[in-house]
Amino acid sequence: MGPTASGKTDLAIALHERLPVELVSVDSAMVYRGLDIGTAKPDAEELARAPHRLIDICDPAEPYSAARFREDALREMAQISAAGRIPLLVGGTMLYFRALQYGLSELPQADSAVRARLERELAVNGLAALHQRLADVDPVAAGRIHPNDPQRILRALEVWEITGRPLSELQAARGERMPYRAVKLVRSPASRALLHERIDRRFEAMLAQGLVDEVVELVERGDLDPEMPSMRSVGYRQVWAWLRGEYDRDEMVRRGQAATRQLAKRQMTWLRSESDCHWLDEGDAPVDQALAVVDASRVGG
RNA sequence: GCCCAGGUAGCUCAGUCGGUAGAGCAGGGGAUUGAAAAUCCCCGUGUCGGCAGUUCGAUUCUGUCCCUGGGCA
Repeated sequence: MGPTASGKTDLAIALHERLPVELVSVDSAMVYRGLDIGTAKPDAEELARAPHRLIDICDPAEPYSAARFREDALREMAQISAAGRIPLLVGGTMLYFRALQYGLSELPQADSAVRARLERELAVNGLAALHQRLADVDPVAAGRIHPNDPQRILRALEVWEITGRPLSELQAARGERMPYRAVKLVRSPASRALLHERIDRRFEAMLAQGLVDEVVELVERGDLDPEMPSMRSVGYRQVWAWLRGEYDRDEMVRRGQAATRQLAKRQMTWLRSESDCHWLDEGDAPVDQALAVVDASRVGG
């Protein structure tokens, strides 16, 4: 685990060469086909050397989800284990790590028709009215969800409309934990300043590698929308807005870099609250550090 | 060289009819259950360009100097 631009992919590939592991990506953006440069997806050569599962498994027009991830990851992990190998999960989507480890409550999946109706209601009546409606049917959830948080208010109402039961009640029954023991390694930067520097440089490098062409190609498909989860990804969103003329190129670069820094910050918040992690120092030998941790946590010799 | 307009938070700017100042962005902290690279919450002391003058009190008025942009020579 680790924030964006911390060197997770390189470390995972190196570990693949030293341990009997198979890689499973834990990344909500790398799942999308055609989002390559902007997601810092490993390239063809790296993938040939160290195959990553759960990359390129979803069309950008389709929403992926934490629940799908959990299901997909457990399936891949079972396959890997059955083959006598060890799953090595690598990525920075911390909600997915949580969902995988601790499970998800039994909730209905997103329903685009219900969502569209709620969106319309939001446009007509405003967010306060929706939050009030939630307070009427599910005061517990309404108390937990901030009145300014449209995504969660809509989701809670969606669950209510589909099941007729309050979200908070369904969530009270926690999901199942995963049937594996985890050795958690965190690859983190030595300092925030250093991470920021690396992020800024990497965004420029992505542009030099053709990020804009990649976005143009996606836009030219004609069936994608800026509101889709895939197109809201860091970088893609800013480049598309620039292509639409919302701001100039310098501004696009600044915003893309800032969005990446903010993503890294949120990832760090998750990581700090993750229990039982082995934090690898940003040293010259992350592989050796990782191997030492793995060695020390081996069960029964 | 002269004339204008500016110099206030890391950036872009607002403001104080004289009582030491606040927005957006950036940044920091946090939340996070089928959109999560998402969505949302909280956090604002900075020689108000320098020096001098007027004043009980100047970032605010006056003078002067410095810097930036534009115009005229």
